[in-house]
Amino acid sequence: MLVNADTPAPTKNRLLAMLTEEEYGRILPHLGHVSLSLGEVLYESGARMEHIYFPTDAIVSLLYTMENGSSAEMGMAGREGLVGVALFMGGDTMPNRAVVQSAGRAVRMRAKLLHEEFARGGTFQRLLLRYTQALLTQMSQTAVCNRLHEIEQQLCRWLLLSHDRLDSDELVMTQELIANMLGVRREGVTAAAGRLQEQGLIRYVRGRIQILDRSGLEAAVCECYRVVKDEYDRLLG
Amino acid sequence: MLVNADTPAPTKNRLLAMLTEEEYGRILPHLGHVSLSLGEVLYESGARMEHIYFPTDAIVSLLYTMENGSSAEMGMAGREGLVGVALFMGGDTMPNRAVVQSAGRAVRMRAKLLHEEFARGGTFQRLLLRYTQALLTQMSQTAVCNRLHEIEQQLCRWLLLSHDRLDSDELVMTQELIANMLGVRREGVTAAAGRLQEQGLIRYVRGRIQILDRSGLEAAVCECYRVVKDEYDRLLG
DNA sequence: GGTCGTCTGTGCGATGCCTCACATATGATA
DNA sequence: TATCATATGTGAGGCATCGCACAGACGACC
Repeated sequence: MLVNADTPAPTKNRLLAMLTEEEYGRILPHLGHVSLSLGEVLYESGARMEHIYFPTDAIVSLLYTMENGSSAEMGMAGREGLVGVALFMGGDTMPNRAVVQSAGRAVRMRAKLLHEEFARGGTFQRLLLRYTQALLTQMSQTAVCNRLHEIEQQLCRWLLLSHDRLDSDELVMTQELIANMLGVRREGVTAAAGRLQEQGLIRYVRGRIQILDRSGLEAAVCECYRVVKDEYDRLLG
Repeated sequence: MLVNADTPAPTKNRLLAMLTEEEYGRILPHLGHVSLSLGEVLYESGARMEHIYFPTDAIVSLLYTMENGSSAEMGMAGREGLVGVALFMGGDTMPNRAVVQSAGRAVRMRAKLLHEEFARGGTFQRLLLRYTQALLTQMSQTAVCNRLHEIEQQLCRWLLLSHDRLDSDELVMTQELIANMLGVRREGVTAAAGRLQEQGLIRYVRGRIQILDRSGLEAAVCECYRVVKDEYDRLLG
């Protein structure tokens, strides 16, 4: 993690952008800019968290890793949200890891200051809680989707959720890593991605996936994507 | 739903029991006792909620029903928690249903009063947020479990989670309903339950399941049960 | 006690994903 | 340009679960 990255762009984090001027002004001096690289771990399962992270163009996955080493993603957070809900929800830790899924930047804030600001109970608290509710929906819908839908649909969901959190149409991500996120075999992703490519929806080469036809993906995805997207828009729009 | 059920037992809801005397005294006059019957729907997906429910011996499942009619449970709440987190998280509604999975009692509180009490920010707020974090873990672990584990293990998890929320060793629940909760076929539950019965862990006849060997079930379940249980204990113990 | 609805058991073929093994393609680096 | 690590493609066989169809079994109610 590169701290105080050289060009601290204007805050593109959507949550921070919704704060009142007064609140934003109060916390701004305490925000540290960091650069997050692919695969970097922000939190280990059960580890005490020092900072809450507000990504600006990075994407972070929340993953659970089983005792036998297999893993699955339960949610992701990007510029629309934050990483570290446990810090204001009161538990301080969570039984999962936060791993950078797409390299980029974030701003972060010390736990102590977060507590103080949260306790004031203004827009800041309100936004954080609404975001947490959105995350709750994302996780619960992931549960349903994992149970009832096929890899190809889930891959579409995952691509769309990631695309929503990026400015670019290109995702830097190997099929192996996507497989770890979805909790399936790499070959399963290869097959599903191959079918999507045949349909002209995406194109990929060695760790780079291009979204060619977004509306086509939206037509191929299961309803789970829409449910989550709508809930984010409703709660944080 | 039977309102003001005749024998309003002393509060066995664990969350309410953890309030300070002052707080409990303040909200007590506003708690309504209700009797919930099997299959009753407390909230429809997306519907505005009037009350928050604190079960005392009922169990309520949070279910998502797909457009095609299939369904899956994303979490359950009993005497250790509450139903209606959206009321204090700020979203007011959620895209899932709350269905009574085991008949029993609950106390409930009007949304307006809940907001007032939550805004005071004392133990009440703290407990509600910690509970929500526990629920978050339950849902995310359900996502992982749905992805990576087999029906038999998931049935064990479901039986143990239910048993934890009951005083009795008997669950009143047909295999058909369990299948809807787990999001699998009824035959799949029949097969898994048959194997558990062969091992002497449970016994069932026509909609009644007896837990015979709880520690045996705990040995057969996947790690997901323990993760969720430990997190509930840590956050609300 | 008989009838009927509901709950549970079982069999069969189809399917989606898995495990394992290996072939091929790409891009970075020497 | 040659080499090599890494990413992707493919195939064979197995297993869990699905969908469907129907048989048996229990218990409530006439």
